[in-house]
Amino acid sequence: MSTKSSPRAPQRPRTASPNRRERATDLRAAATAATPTFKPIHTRRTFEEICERIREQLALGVLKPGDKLPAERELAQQLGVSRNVLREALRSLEMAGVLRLQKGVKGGAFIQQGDTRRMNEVMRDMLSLGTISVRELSEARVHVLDLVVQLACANARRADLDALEANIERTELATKEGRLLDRVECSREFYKLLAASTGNKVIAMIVDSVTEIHMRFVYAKVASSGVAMARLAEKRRQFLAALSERDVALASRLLRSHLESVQRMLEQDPGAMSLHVALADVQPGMRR
Amino acid sequence: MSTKSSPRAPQRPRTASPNRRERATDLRAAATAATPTFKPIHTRRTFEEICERIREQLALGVLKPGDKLPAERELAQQLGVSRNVLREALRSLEMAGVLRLQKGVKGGAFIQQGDTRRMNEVMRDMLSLGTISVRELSEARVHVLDLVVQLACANARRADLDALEANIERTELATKEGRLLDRVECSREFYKLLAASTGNKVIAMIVDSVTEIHMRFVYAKVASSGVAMARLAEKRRQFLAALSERDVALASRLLRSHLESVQRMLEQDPGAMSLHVALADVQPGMRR
DNA sequence: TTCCATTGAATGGGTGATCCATTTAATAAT
DNA sequence: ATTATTAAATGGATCACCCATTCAATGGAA
Repeated sequence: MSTKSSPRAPQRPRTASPNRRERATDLRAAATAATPTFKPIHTRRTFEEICERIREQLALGVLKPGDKLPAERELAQQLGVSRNVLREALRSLEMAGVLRLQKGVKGGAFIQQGDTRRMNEVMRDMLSLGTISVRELSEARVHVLDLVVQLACANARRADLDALEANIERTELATKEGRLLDRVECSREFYKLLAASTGNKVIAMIVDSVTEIHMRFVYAKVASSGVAMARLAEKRRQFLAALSERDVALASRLLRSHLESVQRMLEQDPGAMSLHVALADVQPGMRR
Repeated sequence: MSTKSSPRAPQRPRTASPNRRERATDLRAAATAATPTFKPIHTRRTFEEICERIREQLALGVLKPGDKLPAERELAQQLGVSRNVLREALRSLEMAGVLRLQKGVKGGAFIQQGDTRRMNEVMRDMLSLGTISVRELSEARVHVLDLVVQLACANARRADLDALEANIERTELATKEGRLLDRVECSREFYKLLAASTGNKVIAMIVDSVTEIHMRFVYAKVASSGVAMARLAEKRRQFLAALSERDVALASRLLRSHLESVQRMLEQDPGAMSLHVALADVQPGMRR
């Protein structure tokens, strides 16, 4: 990949022999050449260009989930970049949930079905960085869940209601056996099922992301203090009954009241409710 | 960084001299050593470990926006990894909006204030990958905007209303001068301002992300067919008046009716409304 | 003194060669 | 037929460079 002769790689014929630096930048040659007076504030870097090109192919429908990109060595050569910088791009896309990299012969970079959990990470980062506050997140959650109840009442199907019913049974069992943290896990799942019952994956994704963070706080609280929401399964059953009856007003009222009591639980002894404790590490079932 | 003596780097003393491979993996040594029977499905890779560690420092509050990480060469040495793999991690974090990499002496990796636009990219990818549909996105937008109206009526401050007023004036000007695409840009800004007036950045972030996608479709439609929503500024003024009066019912009704007419506009000649056209490339003001 | 050009070091951006570990298909041995 | 063995392809990681940009320090000119 250089004008200097490589000791091992066979000398590939080239129509022109641009130097290394020039080839590295010619991905963006046209763009920079078109701006004679003003140079861009922030020079476009190679890996950004690569990411964008792959995303472009995706948006264009040329690349679809399940497709495989050429092998790193080959794709790097096609793009005229080093393998290292190509890997930076692939890594970024992998973190974005767009690709999955798989080793071995018959391995490669495969376009994935979108990973909706990615939004969780966005929320987590925003919270870590102080861009959003816990208060804003809680408030948003209450409002969005209110919306979810409306949509769930309108759209929930039998299978959704059954799944919620099964979840409540697991919650009861965990309660009886005193597995408090498992019960938190059940709660997380409950909201996930509820969100799914709206039939709208965008809404569901949003709800899941705020719920995931919220549950970290609940988990941390329960783990540290051992408190437990009283009559949880019972309240859930009442709510599910209202949902089954498509009674938006009642379901909405029940959920809101429950959310408020949870909030009170979290806010007592506020010193213990550290952002850092809740976010610090991954908890069971909350991977990523 | 190797047991083989480097020709230039001074030989650093080591208590043990593990080979290169071992050092590369010892970040996760404890984890793998603790599972004698079952090996993990998906071996943890170095860059993932690095990303997680940095995020951990972030969640712990050890790293805050504005802080600078050690230089690549030094940090790589501290972590016992190669500079290349460290860069893969930094790249991923940069794409995630957590870091900003800056060249030159006094440059480095700086922790950023969170970039809320990141959620836009998530939405865009989900749409590209077919994980969510345009219908779901539109539906979610209607519902979420309904929520926004409620919150805006409750929380909008004078400055928010003034900003909306100024935006409407720009819209009028663009209309008079026939700058249709600029008017689309005004619309995008309008919803952004409206979302901000809720006073909740989580809600605002969500609204912005769905609006950004929606506006790509509007942009593509206007650019291709030259159609223009009639009496746009006028409708906006009516809405703003209702908002100023804190009249949730009226504001909500006005907005919903407007959204429906926009939807009708988009859906006429559905063949032209290609997902690919709308998502394919970056448009003015819609960077990222 | 003040101002501006020069220089040099630090830093991110990028390259190419090389090795390791994993996976899988082809092949050989049983 | 079944089971080891082998070989090739691929991602994972490293090393040693080089380039381009930035900025503080330096030093000479006004």
